[in-house]
Amino acid sequence: MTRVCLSRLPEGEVLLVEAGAERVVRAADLPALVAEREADDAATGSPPRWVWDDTARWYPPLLAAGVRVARCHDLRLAHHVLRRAPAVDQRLLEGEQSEHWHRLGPSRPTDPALFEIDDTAEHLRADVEDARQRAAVAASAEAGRLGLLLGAESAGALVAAEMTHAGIPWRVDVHERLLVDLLGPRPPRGARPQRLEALVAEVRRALDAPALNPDSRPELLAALRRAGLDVADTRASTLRALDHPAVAPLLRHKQLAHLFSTNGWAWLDQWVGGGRFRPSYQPAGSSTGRWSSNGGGALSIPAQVRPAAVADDGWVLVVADVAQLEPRVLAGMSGDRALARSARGADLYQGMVDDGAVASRNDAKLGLLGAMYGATSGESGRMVAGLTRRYPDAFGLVEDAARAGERGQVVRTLLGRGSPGLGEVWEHPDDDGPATADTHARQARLRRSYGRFTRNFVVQGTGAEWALCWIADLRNRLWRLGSGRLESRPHLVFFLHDEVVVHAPAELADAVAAQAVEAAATASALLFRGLAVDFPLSTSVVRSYAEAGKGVAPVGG
DNA sequence: TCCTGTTGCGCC
DNA sequence: AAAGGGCGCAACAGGA
Repeated sequence: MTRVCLSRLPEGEVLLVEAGAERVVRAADLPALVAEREADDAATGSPPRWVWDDTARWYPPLLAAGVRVARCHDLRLAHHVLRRAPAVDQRLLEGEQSEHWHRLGPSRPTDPALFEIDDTAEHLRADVEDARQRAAVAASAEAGRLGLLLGAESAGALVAAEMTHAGIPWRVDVHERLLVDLLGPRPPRGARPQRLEALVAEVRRALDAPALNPDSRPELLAALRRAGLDVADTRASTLRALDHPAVAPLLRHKQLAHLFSTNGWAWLDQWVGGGRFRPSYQPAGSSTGRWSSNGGGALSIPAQVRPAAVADDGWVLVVADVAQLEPRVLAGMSGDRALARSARGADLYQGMVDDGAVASRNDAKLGLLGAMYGATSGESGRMVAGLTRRYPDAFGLVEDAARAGERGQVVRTLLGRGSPGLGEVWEHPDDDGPATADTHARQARLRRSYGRFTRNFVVQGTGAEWALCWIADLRNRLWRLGSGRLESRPHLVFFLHDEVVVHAPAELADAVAAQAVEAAATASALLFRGLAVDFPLSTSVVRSYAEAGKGVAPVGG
């Protein structure tokens, strides 16, 4: 397959390297050039792979010009994966400019114009780094899996840029009505909304504390104690256990104050424009490979505001999520046939009950989550012991990962992503002073804690890989369902760990849902070739995101 | 006054 | 009933 390496040159020029041939074009001419190649080569079924330092820097201008690319290779993401991959000979990543690649961080979603013009990191040679990376992968004993991981990672970066570009359809009027209903009219800057002010008054009365500011934890704690309530903190869960007239207004105030500050009018002003909510995603932003988000709070779109996510007229939202993604991934990666059998069907936990492994669905859930998170005590810890005999391969895999972590070793996902090391703390437990019982105890705690992390890393990380393969394949399937530019075809507008939202013309809703299911099967086959594991999707076709899931309609207007 | 750490809540 | 993994965000607290 053709690879075209793109590098930024000074003075707004771009260097293209293809099969060793160099060519310089103006950056402004790039969209047309890319569009032409994509169109020409689509006919032959093999569009080029665009190789660039950072998808978040190259792709948005192309999208803005109406150009979509089929595939890319994100050198920055790939470099970071390879740097930590246990199967890679690190010497192969060293060479000209490699120090810069080591240091390359995610591009901030700030104004790109702020980048210094002649910073070396601005003008790295993509073709040079690409050659190193390909050599490193080729020389690895896990070349196939690493290649798949890098491809999926890069496709994910394309999805992230496209989702920010398209945005989640967001009705400001619906959101504002919701805010006014719950909080009262928008207050002047720095002031509390009416409804919050009323609740504060109610709390003050109930606690007989006329000057209390409930937003101050120390003040609130003191007031609660003066009222004879013996509490250690001011958490909602703590307050809920109390029997006192101040509790109800206090909890209501907490809830509404949170809504006001995180998804209130200020949030709308900052993040919603032109009828779209455009959060910024950071692929592989967490060490397990899961995405993070650094603007808009895309990892947490509270149920309370989901009624405002409404499809355009004549369009729908197709919401698809995987039930029990991580237990299924564990079954696949461990090759545990018993767990894979329990995973047949829509409810893995129920499958475990039906197979006679546990007495109740809740026991199944407790046991599996306990195994994946490292619960040691309580009901969950006890369930783990029994299930280990029933599912030795699956439970053995996470157990091995935990042991490795406790020894200070790194672990890897199915496709070869390595965990970050325990690092400094492990090497240098304390100051140079003598080891005391205290430092030993701290060391032991640290070891167990890192073991819980590595235990979870292998499953969460492989789950992220499955999800990447899923959305990468779905992205292409959606593209083929429509015609014209990205926004006029069914397209992804949201992705979070095990869930996607597709904005689609209403008449294509069923086709989109079917493609989501097909893509899930493709992802499973890619990752768990040997052992087919079911990844059933629950899909719903809705006008508003709030209607998705359990079929519960939003309350109110 | 700025900056960092903690708290508490939201999501998976 | 509680505990175990990963995140982001806003506000407060407290030190510099």
